[in-house]
Parts: sequence; structure tokens; C-alpha cells
Amino acid sequence: MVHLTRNITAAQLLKVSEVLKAIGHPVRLEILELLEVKEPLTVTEILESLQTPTEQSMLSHHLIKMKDKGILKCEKKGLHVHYSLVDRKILKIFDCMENCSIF
Amino acid sequence: MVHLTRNITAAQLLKVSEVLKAIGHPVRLEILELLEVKEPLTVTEILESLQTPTEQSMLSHHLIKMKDKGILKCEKKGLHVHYSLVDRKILKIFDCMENCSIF
DNA sequence: TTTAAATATGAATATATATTAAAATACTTA
DNA sequence: TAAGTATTTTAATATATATTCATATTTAAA
Repeated sequence: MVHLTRNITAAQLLKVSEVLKAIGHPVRLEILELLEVKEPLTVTEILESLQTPTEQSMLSHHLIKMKDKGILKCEKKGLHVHYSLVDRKILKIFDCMENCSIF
Repeated sequence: MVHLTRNITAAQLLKVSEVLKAIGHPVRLEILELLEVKEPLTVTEILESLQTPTEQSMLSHHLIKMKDKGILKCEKKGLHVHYSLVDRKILKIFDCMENCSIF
């Protein structure tokens, strides 16, 4: 019987899994990649910058999902909504993946 | 129009998203947590060590999914199958999540 | 004050993933 | 070689997530 050292609770594991799922989508990852370079970005700017052709409505769904999970935040300024990262340390995910030779 | 610095290809983003989805499940995260402490572990050992009550068959599904995505590897020794991490650097995910105050 | 632009919402559908249960396989030992 | 244990496989079903499309909302500008 193995004894855990980190001792992460079931609730915490659930939270982590939700965040990973929220990030685990090619378009959502690309959104993070864009926000790494420039922050904040409006929905329109993100839409224009995405490599993957994406419908405006789909993009909105993606952004809201990441906002709901506490990864993104937004601020409305006139017609535009400016999205930014809640915590840039989330970008370490890319380094983590790269270090594991996942890409 | 934002220009990406990391320049991750669409195929790489897809691969990363698949790995994140493979990890993004509370039980699968707990399996990683167990393997951080002791490696390799047999299916039986994992089954007995999991906090979350899990069916043996369900555990097998989880293990195979992570193996398929290149996160785990296994070796059969007699009756038992020994699972271990392909790259322990994947465990940095936990640090990444903790640093972002996700738990 | 109507129109246009930017974004969000909601509902319907499609697709993917998780779960369960039963059976199959593989190896070990009696 | 029969029986038992460990694990995988398969198929059925349940649930969750993604996608699409049409419409709503908000704000700004003509």
C-alpha cells in the first residue's frame, strides 16, 4: 500500500482535472499561446490571430469555459471584451509538455 | 494580429491536448501521484492504494489510456503488470497547478 | 433612433469519453 | 491439465463535451 506524499484531496484532484480539461483543447491551448505574447487581447484579435479557423461563437464558448475555470479573466471596454490570463504561471504547462518531449 | 513566439504546430497542439485530457481525470491524477512515490507499481498495488474506490476494470481502462498517450509504460512479470512513468517530468504538472493556486 | 459591430447565449445535435458488467486471456500453481 | 488469480478486452450504456446555428444583448456611431 503506497502512501502519498503530496496528499492532494479528492476535491483538489477534481479541481485540477477540471482545469486540465479546460486547457486540453487545441484551440484553447492556442489561445493561451496568443495571450503569452500579448495581453490582454480582444475576442476579435484572438479570432483573427488563430491559426485554426474558428467560428466566433465557438471562440466565445472556449473563452467562457476557461474563464469559468479561473484560467482567464475579462474586462469589457466599449464594444470589445479584453481577455487576459489570471496567472501567467499557467504557461509553464507548455514548458512541462515540451520537457516531456510531448512536442 | 498577434505573432506566436513558441510556434507550436497544429499537430503539436493536438498532441498536447490529448495528453492533458489523458491526465485530466481525478483517478488518473491520483495514479500519477502514486507513481511519484513508488515506481513501478502493479495494477493490484494501485488498486489497493487508490483513495477513490475504483473497479479493477475501470482502473485498467485508465492505465491503458495513459499508456496509449505515452504517459505510462508497463511490463508484464508473471501474473502482474508493472506500470511506471515514461518520464517523471510529467509530475511537474502538479507543481504547475499548485503554483497557479489551483489547489 | 436606426444601424452596425462585437460578443454572448441557448438550444439542438454530434461526438467523445466514462462507466459498468461480462467474458476472454494469460500466467501460475496444485 | 484443471483451477485460480491478475489483467485486459469488448460491448452496452450513460454522461460529458464540442460544434453549429440562430438569436439576443450591448455599445457605438451614423
